[in-house]
Amino acid sequence: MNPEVREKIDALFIRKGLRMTKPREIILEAAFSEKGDHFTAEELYEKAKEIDSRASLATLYRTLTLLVEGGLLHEIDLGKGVTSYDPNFIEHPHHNHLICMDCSEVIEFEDQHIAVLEDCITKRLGFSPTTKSIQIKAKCDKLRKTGSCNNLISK
Amino acid sequence: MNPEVREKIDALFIRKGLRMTKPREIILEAAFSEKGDHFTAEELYEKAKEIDSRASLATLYRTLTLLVEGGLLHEIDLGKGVTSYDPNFIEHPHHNHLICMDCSEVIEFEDQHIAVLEDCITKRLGFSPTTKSIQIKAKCDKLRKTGSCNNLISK
DNA sequence: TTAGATGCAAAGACTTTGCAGTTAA
DNA sequence: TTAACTGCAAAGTCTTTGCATCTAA
Repeated sequence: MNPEVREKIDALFIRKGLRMTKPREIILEAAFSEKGDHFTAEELYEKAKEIDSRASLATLYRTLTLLVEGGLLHEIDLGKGVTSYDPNFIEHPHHNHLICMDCSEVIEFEDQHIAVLEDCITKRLGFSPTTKSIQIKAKCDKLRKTGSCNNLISK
Repeated sequence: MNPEVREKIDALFIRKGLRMTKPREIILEAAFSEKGDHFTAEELYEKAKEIDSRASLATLYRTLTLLVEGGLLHEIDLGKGVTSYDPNFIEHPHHNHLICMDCSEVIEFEDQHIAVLEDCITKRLGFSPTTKSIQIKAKCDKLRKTGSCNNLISK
C-alpha cells in the first residue's frame, strides 16, 4: 500500500476515533493494494478472503460505508448494475472514467481544460462545484482496425 | 406528450414488433408527460397509479427495460441510491446534470465546448465515444447569499 | 388465432441491521 | 474497563421471473 494512502487512512481513523482492527486491516489491504483496481463489494470480499478467509460481508459493508463517508473511496457506476468502488481518488482526486463497451476495460483520465469548463458552467448556473464526474462509454478503435484489443478478439 | 416523443415511441414499437397495450399506454403517459421530470421506478409507479389505479409494478419494470433498451429512456444516477430514469434525452440528446447538494434539485445543461473536448480526449485514448455523461454535484450560491434557494431556507 | 403481454406472488440479488459476544485502547 | 467492533442470521429494499390467464393484431 502506498504510504500517502496509509497516512490518509490513519488520519481518518484518528479524526473519527475509529479502532484499527484485524478485519478492517484486511479490508483496507484488499481495497488499497498497489494495483488500484475498481471493485464491487463482492469482488472486494473475494480479495479479502484471499488475505484472510475469516472475512465477513457485514463488516466489509460497514467498512465500505466508513471509507466512502471519509472520502477515501468513491462510489462509481461502471454500468454493471451494482455499485463499484474507486480507491484512486486519494492519489488522483480529479480523474474521470472511460469505459470500453467492447471489453469493459475502464480507463482513467484527467483533463485540466474540461475541469475549468465544468467550473465555468457551474458558476454560470449559480452554483459552486463540489464533485464533478465524467463518464464516457466508448468503443475501441484498435479492435476495429486490427481485430483485437486488450481483452477481446473480434469474431 | 410531445409529438416528437410520440413518434419515437411508435417507431420503437413498430421496429421491435411490440404491442401497444393499455398498461403500456399508462406507463408511457406517466413517463413522458410534458413536465419531463426524472423519476425512479417507484415514483413512476405512483404517477401511473394516479392515471389508472390498476397499474402493476412487474409490467412497469418490464416496460422500463424496453424503453431503456430502445434508447427512449436513460438510466441515470442522481445519488439517491436507486436508479433514476431520464425521459429528456429524446428532445435533448446531449444534456448533462448538475445536482444541488442543498435542495437536491437537478438542473440539465448542455455545452458544445465540453462535448468537443470529450470527443478529443476519447480519440486521443484510442476510442470512439458512444455515450458521454457529466454529473456535477454543487452547492447553491443563492442559498449562501440570500438564505434561500428553490426548496430550502437556510437555518 | 396465437404470439406476445399481463398480474400475481414467489424468488433473487444486494445491502442493512439487531444482538450477543469480542476486543482495542 | 468499556465503548467500539464483529459475525451471524434475519430482515429490508429493489428488481426479476415463472406461470396461468388475457388480448392486440
